[in-house]
Amino acid sequence: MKPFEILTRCPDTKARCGRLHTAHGVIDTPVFAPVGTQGSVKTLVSEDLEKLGTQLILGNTYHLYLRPGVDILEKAGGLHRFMSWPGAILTDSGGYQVFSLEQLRHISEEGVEFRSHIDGSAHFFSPEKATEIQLTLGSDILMCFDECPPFPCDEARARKALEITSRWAKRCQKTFDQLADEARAGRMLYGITQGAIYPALRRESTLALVDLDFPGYALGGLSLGEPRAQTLEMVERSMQWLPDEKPRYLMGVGTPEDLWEAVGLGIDQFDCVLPTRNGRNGQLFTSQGKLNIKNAPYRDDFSPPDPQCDCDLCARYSRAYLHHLFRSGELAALRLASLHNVAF
RNA sequence: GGCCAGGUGGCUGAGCGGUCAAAAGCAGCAGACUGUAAAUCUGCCCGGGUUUCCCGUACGUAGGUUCGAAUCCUACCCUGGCCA
Repeated sequence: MKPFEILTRCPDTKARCGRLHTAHGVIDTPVFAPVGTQGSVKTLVSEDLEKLGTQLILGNTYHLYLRPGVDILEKAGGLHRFMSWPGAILTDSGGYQVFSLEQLRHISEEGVEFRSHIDGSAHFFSPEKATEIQLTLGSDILMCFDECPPFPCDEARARKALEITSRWAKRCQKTFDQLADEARAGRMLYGITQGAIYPALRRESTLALVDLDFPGYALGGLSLGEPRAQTLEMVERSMQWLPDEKPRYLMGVGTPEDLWEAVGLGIDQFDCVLPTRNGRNGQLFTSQGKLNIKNAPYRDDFSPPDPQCDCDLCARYSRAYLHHLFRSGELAALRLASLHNVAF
């Protein structure tokens, strides 16, 4: 059976509904994966996610490698068992940390030298190592180790990043392919395209990766601060070069509006920290747009956070109550807001 | 009643002759957050204005010294401590 099947297509847009088969269940696409960097979707536990109908979560190679460490996760029997999560897991390779921990790393052809953000110790990530770690974690969808360049980024720099990402993709694939069929069963390694906001570079990157024939493709290096219209333009253009029958994953997106737009352009998969991070910071996604629950007007607003939402928060608690929990620093506020945003 | 210590912006609390509309924290009012070094960060926060600057008020009250006072002096009021 093919790991990805498309069931229906929208007659008016490029949107499609499909099914992605993994070793940990079937995922209905389009799918949004909440981010659980360190083996936890912040403030939530696995049973919360199950209850929300979450089918896929994201874990992070760099963070889990540093803490608790690959040895512990191996002893635990993998990340799924460690965190008691029966659903599918996608792991980011650490490529995003090449961007976010720019001050703490050095890139070479061989890989990336990181200085731990926890204790300053040195750690070398090669494409091979990033792939091996992801295999040990028991990831269902592995990501190639890539260089995610910052925004803004000039064309020369973007080209360099894209080229090294392509070379590393080959090495990741080789490492993955050397595994026994049994070990690979139900697992997939996705390629990640780069090219920043330069259409010609995105094309070049995409074609190079398509040539390697990955089971799925991610669009990387976007949503780093560039204007939203530009992000969507890159997505739209990328679609013409990606094989229609493979899943397409837009990394790091995004807001409810972004998801809506990108699905219409043909994206099948997303992940983003926004629902949980913004939730912890007091911003709710609602059918009426964003709502900063800490704002004064909600002090005596006893209506549900989003009247059109049926999540545990909205079904039972008022804006005034959540406002109060945030104002008084109660931890339940973080959890309820995260719960709502992921549900939304 | 006496002797000490002290009274600073909504609160706590620096400042102790000019560079002070007055540090810092809290509270308050907003904004941001996009493959998580984030329960974080940013801006505003005496009044008014033509708002990288100007004007007016202001460091318990009332006087005084000084070119200049939140800062020094006097009296008074209040708070805390000790002694009677």
